[in-house]
Amino acid sequence: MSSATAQLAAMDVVDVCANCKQNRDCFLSQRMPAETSGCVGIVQRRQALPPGTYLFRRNTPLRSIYLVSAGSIKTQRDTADGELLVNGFYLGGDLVGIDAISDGLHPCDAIATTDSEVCRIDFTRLMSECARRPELGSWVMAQISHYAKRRDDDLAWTAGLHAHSRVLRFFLDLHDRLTAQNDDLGDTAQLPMRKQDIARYLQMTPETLSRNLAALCRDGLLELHSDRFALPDRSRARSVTQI
Amino acid sequence: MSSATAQLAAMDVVDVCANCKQNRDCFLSQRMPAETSGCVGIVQRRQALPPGTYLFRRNTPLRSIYLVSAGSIKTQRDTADGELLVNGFYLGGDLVGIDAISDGLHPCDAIATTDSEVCRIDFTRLMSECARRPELGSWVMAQISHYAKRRDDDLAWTAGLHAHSRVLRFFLDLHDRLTAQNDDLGDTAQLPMRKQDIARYLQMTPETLSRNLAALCRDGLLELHSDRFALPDRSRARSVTQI
DNA sequence: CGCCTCATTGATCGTTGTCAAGCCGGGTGG
DNA sequence: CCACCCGGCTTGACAACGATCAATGAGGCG
Repeated sequence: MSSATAQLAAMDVVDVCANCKQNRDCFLSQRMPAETSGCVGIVQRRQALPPGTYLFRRNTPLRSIYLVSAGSIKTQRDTADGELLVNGFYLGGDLVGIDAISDGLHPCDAIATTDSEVCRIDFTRLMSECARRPELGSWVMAQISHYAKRRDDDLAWTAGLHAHSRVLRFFLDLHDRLTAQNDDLGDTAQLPMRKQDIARYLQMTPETLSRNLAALCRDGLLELHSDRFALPDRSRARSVTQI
Repeated sequence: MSSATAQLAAMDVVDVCANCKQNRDCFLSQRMPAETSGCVGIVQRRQALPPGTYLFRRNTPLRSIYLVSAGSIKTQRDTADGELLVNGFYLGGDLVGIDAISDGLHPCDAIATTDSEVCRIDFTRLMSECARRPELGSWVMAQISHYAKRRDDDLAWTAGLHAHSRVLRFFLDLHDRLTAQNDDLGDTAQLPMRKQDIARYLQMTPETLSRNLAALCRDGLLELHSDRFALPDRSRARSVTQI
């Protein structure tokens, strides 16, 4: 690579990150500030993904993890009875693929549910970077632990709640996460995934989801128009979900 | 500490580990082989815990993680509707407390469900040791990721299965884990926790668990006498749980 | 326009939760 | 030693939530 090309690459990185919605809270720009040129090889920034694009597939070796910068990624796997189960939705700022670290194989597919953008991080080089910089290593540890904790929390509030509350809770959580990444969100937000995926995430049939959505709209706790939604009465919604 | 006392401590560690059932696969003796004397301060080995003993409580700061060397530890928290939920059972070789790493607070109680034994690992010192030794750091990372993966797997096979299959699957899994840590297990094994805890783990009422246990015994898939159990027909059991 | 997938709505059935009563074993105190 | 109690466990009757089956509507795309 000529020095002119290297220079160009470094410029690209700066440019690409400057336009990124995440750049204020982005761990890449925070944790690797001075070494932008050195990170060109580790991080491939802001790949555009049309909906339906596979980021990786089940049972393939872990080569990269991904930081979502826009849109939404779902991870899915099979249940014991052969149905699809959506493991989680990853929004801006979330790290996709860390569930593969323990055995080096991705346990699930990762698929964009809407027009999305990710930064790809070479895992091997990230690990060697962690070996050199302990604070980066503990940051990755905290990320993985955070992922585990999120799974635990999901399971705890899913348990025992009826479908009605689970659905409402999903929308409250989604709204919180969307506003966290994009503070100038209006009163309505766009649903970045299909209802089928939500049903598979909440572990209920599409029929049950549909019925409960209708009920929530009737009760004035939720508004749904095509692919946009709003939560007119957040406080009442939270009391219903018992938080 | 006088050199005589240090010598004694080192002797104690060796002695205590030599008698441990885990010592062949123990990560402490494997990963910290040459530095036994240096590890005396980090690891407090083989504390005995009578049933009901709290290892730590919810919302307390993370000071130590624990490696189970005998018995069984349950972790529990509250569901959204205020009921108890058993998060998991930790048997010999399992690491308890890693779900607290992300925010430094234990999200759940950890309680011995039977006579147990743990090695206590000072978390701060473990982290600084990880900073010095990257391969230890990546080992801890893999442990956390493994924990996350196990949670994912739990959720995936819990999803969609009826109580009947979930119960059977629990006993298959339990038997596998018990034999893994103690290869000379007879044809029956001891249940290291109460049925109430199993019900709270499998997210069903004690009544449902009891009914399904009775059904499994009637079908010849499970044998239960007081606190011992056996799986007479593993292959049929596996086919029923669709593995 | 026809095809296809997703989404909705209705009718019915089954598993599980709920409420209630009774059983068993261990521990305590008279 | 026995009576008593208490928590854990079991069993039964019933109701309810959600799954299943089925039909229809809505939107995207060739």
